[in-house]
Amino acid sequence: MKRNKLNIYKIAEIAGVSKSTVSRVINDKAGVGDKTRKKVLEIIKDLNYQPNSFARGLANNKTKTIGLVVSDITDPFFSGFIKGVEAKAMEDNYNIMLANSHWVVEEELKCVKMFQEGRVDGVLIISGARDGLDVYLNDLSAKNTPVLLIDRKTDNGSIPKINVDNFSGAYMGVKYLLDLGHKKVACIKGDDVASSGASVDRVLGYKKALNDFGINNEIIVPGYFEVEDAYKATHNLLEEQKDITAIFYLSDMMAIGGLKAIRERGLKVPDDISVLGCDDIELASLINPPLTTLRQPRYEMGYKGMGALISILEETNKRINHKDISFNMELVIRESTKKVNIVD
Amino acid sequence: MKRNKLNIYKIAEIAGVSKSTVSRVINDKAGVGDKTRKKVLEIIKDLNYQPNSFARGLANNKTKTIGLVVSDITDPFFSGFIKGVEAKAMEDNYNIMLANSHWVVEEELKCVKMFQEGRVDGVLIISGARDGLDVYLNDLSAKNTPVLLIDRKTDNGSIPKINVDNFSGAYMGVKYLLDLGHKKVACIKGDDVASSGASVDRVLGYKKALNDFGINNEIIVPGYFEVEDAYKATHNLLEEQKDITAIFYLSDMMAIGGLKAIRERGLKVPDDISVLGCDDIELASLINPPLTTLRQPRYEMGYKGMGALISILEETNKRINHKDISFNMELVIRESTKKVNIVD
DNA sequence: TATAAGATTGGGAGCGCTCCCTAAAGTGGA
DNA sequence: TCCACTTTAGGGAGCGCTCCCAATCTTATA
Repeated sequence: MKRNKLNIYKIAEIAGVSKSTVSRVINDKAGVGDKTRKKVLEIIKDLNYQPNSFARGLANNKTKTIGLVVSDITDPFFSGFIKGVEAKAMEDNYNIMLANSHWVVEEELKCVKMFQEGRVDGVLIISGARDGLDVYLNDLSAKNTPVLLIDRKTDNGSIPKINVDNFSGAYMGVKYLLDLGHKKVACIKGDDVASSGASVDRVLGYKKALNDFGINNEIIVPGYFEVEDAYKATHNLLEEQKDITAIFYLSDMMAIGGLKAIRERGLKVPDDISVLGCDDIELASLINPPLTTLRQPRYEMGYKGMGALISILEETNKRINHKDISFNMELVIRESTKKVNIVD
Repeated sequence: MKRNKLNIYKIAEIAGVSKSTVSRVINDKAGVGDKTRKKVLEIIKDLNYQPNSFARGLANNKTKTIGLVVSDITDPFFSGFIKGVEAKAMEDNYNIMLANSHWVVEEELKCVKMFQEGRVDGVLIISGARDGLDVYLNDLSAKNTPVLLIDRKTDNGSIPKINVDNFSGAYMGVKYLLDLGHKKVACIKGDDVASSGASVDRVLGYKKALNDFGINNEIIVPGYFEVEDAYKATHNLLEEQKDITAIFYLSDMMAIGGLKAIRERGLKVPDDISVLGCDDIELASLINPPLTTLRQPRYEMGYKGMGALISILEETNKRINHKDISFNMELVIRESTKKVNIVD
């Protein structure tokens, strides 16, 4: 029956059983005799039959795919997360639907809408909008599309989150700089309204470290997490304050921009000035000089995040409370930092 | 009728019309009165109704999603393509299903299988396997899942492809080096079995340029498109042949590895040695020194590729022959190359 | 005013699958 | 051998949508 297409009926017909039996076999359910199961399995394999996921999705309202929203896929900072997410997805046979939000909330919303129409089981959002107001997240999670946030904050406590301890990380990094003898340490911060809150927390860590060392000379300049802005900020900063001996960039990409400016001013890293980055993107170790930085375990965070989302999706009792997970940063010492020169 | 879920029946009920009419409105089809259409549209908007894409997919066998297979999402080389693909997809309301093949054919196949089960309308493959044998592509395209290849070759002439003219690009780059007066130019090639054929074609361009300049001293060493391999290769090369004045790396990432080795040997770029990269990844302009390289218009290629795939998917007569598209490389001159020192 | 042509609308069937309920077949103990 | 119970299998309904065809309502034309 049913034309000549390869569907469950066709398999059933060939195997001489009913579609129900085939369905049971496909879904590995009990209630099928061994011989029958084996025969059906064989036919499925021979014909290279793939059940139609739309019909499946329609029938049981599950899709085995999750939506992944990322601010900028081109940014090496993100790809680390994605790789982790992707690995876990592959492992558990989930598909990933990808969308780019270009850092703006409206686009984020658009992506999410698209996903809902595309019926994903859940949504994973990594970092995200620069410009606040993500109230739509509440709607989303209320509408029982499970959401999980990586590297992002919200007020909504019921949305599970995976974050890194930015405060402690920054503290550790700046303390390291101060231990090296630096007295005048500048901080090129990111974007205070960024939804991850990373910039704010790291700045806090920076301040705490200075404070603990009895230094009250805070030099904080915005770099907006952009190479270009950090480049300019560095030029300005060094123009105005010649005695800075170390700069803490709140992202490696910004540090790369800063390095360029420092170079252009005829200064040497780390001899004249020490540079500390943040994130440990692949490139950090490849540039000249290799960057000392605070590693953020992005692959692990992505992997764990996807795992957590899957477990939420697959558990029957969705009411279980998922604890947020926090990772620690790790100081990776390379060649862009050294003991301060004993001058005066 | 039909429980309380928000579906086409519900909308129809509220609007006091039939589901058929609602369907027509949703799909923007003719045959609906203006008042009716307006009323339905309003209700849809008020209730924030999203048609279920599975039901749609089931009913008309279209999904508005494409599968994207990429070798390594973490590699900055790929993200440029992806961004272009993504932009075009968003524009035309297509979803992207992402998968990582980690350079191996088996994983590629696995991704594609997953996609088929996930019922994508078509598949876009960017570059891909290092290890030949992609006969499965024939099956795929025979099974009328349209496939489009970016930066990749196959024997199957019926699969549309988007490529860059690697031969001419490399020729142009090496000619530029030779015009600068370099006589001993080495080439760190990629991977000859890579499915893109990029390495092979670029090497050909390199050879042709040398030949045209009457130089028969070809120095070709494999770097396998890996930072680490290129790093080692460069060390070996410079150890053995001290008089090399320029090196052409067949990828920017390899050039970055090479730069590190050159630095470690106490050589200066571009004073002692000129370095030419290939691809023009974002980082090329940010490193020290900014890299002279051959730009590959990845964003455009991705965008065009997605566009071509969509047009294949949406045209009724799938038999139309799609011509392959070829892009040109562009020489981007920065600071890693200069005129050869007049020594002897 | 009648009537054909056209614009609207409604309803049924079907897309391929899962779930539920019932029927048939098999199993074992008295 | 019979009955109660378990295992295995089949069929119908439904998931939410689109497509096709027939029914109804308009409108224009003679």
